[in-house]
This record gives sequence, C-alpha cells and structure tokens, in this order.
Amino acid sequence: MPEPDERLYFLLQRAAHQLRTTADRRCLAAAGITTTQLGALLAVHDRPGITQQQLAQTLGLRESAITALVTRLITADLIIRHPHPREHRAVALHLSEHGAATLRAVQPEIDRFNAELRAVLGDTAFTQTTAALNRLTQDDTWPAPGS
Amino acid sequence: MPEPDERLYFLLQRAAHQLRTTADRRCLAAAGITTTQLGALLAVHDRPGITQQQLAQTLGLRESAITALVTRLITADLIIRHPHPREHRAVALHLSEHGAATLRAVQPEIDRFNAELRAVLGDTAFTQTTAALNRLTQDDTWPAPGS
DNA sequence: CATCCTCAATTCACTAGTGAAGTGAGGAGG
DNA sequence: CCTCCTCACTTCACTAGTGAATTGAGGATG
Repeated sequence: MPEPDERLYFLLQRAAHQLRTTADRRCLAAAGITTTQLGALLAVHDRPGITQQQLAQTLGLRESAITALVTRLITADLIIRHPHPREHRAVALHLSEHGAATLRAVQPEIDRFNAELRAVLGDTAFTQTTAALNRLTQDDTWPAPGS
Repeated sequence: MPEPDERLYFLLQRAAHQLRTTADRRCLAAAGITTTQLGALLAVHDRPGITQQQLAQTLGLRESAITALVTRLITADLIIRHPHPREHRAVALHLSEHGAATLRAVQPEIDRFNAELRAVLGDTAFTQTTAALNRLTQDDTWPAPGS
C-alpha cells in the first residue's frame, strides 16, 4: 500500500471535493448558487458577451456541460442570452441585474474563504501550491478536454 | 478582479478536474473503470470486509453516493457483498477475482501517471504540494461532509 | 441557385455527487 | 412481551460532468 502522502493524484481529488462542498455550504448556499455557477458568473462578468464555446474553454469544460449550466443560470435569472452581434451561430451571454447582485454579495465570502486557505497553509506554502497547480493546469502534457 | 494565480480554491477545482479526466482517458478507460471506482477498489483491497459506512468515510463521500457506486461495482462484477459477521445491519465488501485482476492491471498505469506529475513539478515542489494538500484535507476547520 | 460544408449549440445515455427523508431489523426499557 | 430507538443502508430529486451523435442556418463552391 503506497503512502497516502505520495499519491498526489488522489490527494488532489480529495482536497478539491472537500473544499468545494465546504465552500458550497458555507459561502454559496445562502445565495442559492454553487461553485460551478459562481465560476460561470465570474467568467461572464469578466467578459460580457462571451459565447458558450469560450465559456467552455475558460472553465475547462465541454460544451454540453455548458448548455446545461447556462440553462440553469437563465432559469434562475442570473444571466441573459442575446444574439451574438458578429457570429450568427453563437449566443452572447451577459449578467442579469440579479446575477450581478448575487456576484457582489458572494465575492467577499469567497475572498474570505481563500484567505482562510492562505492562513491555514501559510503564505509561503500557499504561493508554492498555487504555482504548482498553475503548472499542472497549464502544462500541455495533459491534452485539454476539448481535444 | 483577483489574479487567477491567487485563487487557490478555483485553481484546485480546475486542476483536479483536468487531471481526473486525463487519467480516466489515459489510464483507466481501457480497464473500463473511473477514478472514483478505482478509489473504491483500492479501499476495499486495503481493508477487505469494509462496510459502506467506512468506505464513505475513507473516500470522503456521503453514504448515498456509496450506495450507487457499490451498485455499479457489483453490476460490473468488480466487488462482492457478504453479510457482515458482527454488525447485523452492515454489509462486508470484498474484491471479486475480476476486481483484483483489474486493480493489478491498472495500478502501474496510475503509478506512472503520478510519476509523471512528479516529473512535471520536480521532486521538491511535488513534496511540498502533497504536504499542503494533506494539510488542507486533514484540517478540522472544514467540517467533514458527514457532519 | 442548389448543393455541400462548417461549426456553435443541443440532445441523449451514462457516471458522480449532495441533502433530506424513509426503511427496517435488533437491542434496550418498561 | 411490546414499544421505542438506533443506525446501516436506501431512495428521491436535484446539480454536474463526459462522450458521441445530431441539428441547423450561413457561407463557399460549382
């Protein structure tokens, strides 16, 4: 039996899952959204008029997942679809007023959560860990989901 | 808008998801199992006769997820249920022969994958990252899912 | 102007997870 | 004995994701 400490792959899954459910309960449940939905709202906020394709790229998901996600966000009146001005097949996504308000309400909670993570790890380990995760995420060794 | 590099929480979700799908495709798909199923097989291998409750604890999941997971594993003839010798309501889980064979076939693939992660990060960063993730996972600050 | 081709988006069947409510056989107390 | 409580396990409605096949309006090509 390999030392649990050595299996970064499993460790990563565990940690991500645990932190996600914790944040969902502690920071997001009150606003009625989830981690994934927050990610989408942030992406749309940063890039108003983004298409579903670009959103899939940004979040690292497949387009079929985006279709379902966007449907839920529209049902909850968090975002709005407009016809895309230049690309006939695409749609342009924008935050609704309710979506923008939700984002404002939730952002400090998430910032606090991240600060808590930093406090637990200490500044040095926090920085090293984010650097390592960025390395893993950006490395081309792992063909992106959309390949 | 915070630097992407700073948001460990989102980074962790991204990295975990990306690595999971990559490993599922590259190491596990051939054997017809998934990361979650591999985790369960490893847990049952390490602790034959484990109950669903203990498995939920080990994997950091809720029992309802275990019920569905175990059902799939039994359907695929990877594990077997026996009545628990001492606890009347519980069931005891064991690997089937096919499950044990699958585990043997897949283990080197996963070990190679982990070694690849280590190579990308370098030994030092790898060790620091596993340590950090262990800290996050074990810290009581985040009430476990089952609380 | 009729036919292809492109490509964002959608649909379908599946695995994976939560949270909350329900089930039911065994043991504890009167 | 009979009633209650305990507690593994199950069920239900939901969000979240894959991978593969399909849709369908516009542009290119003849």
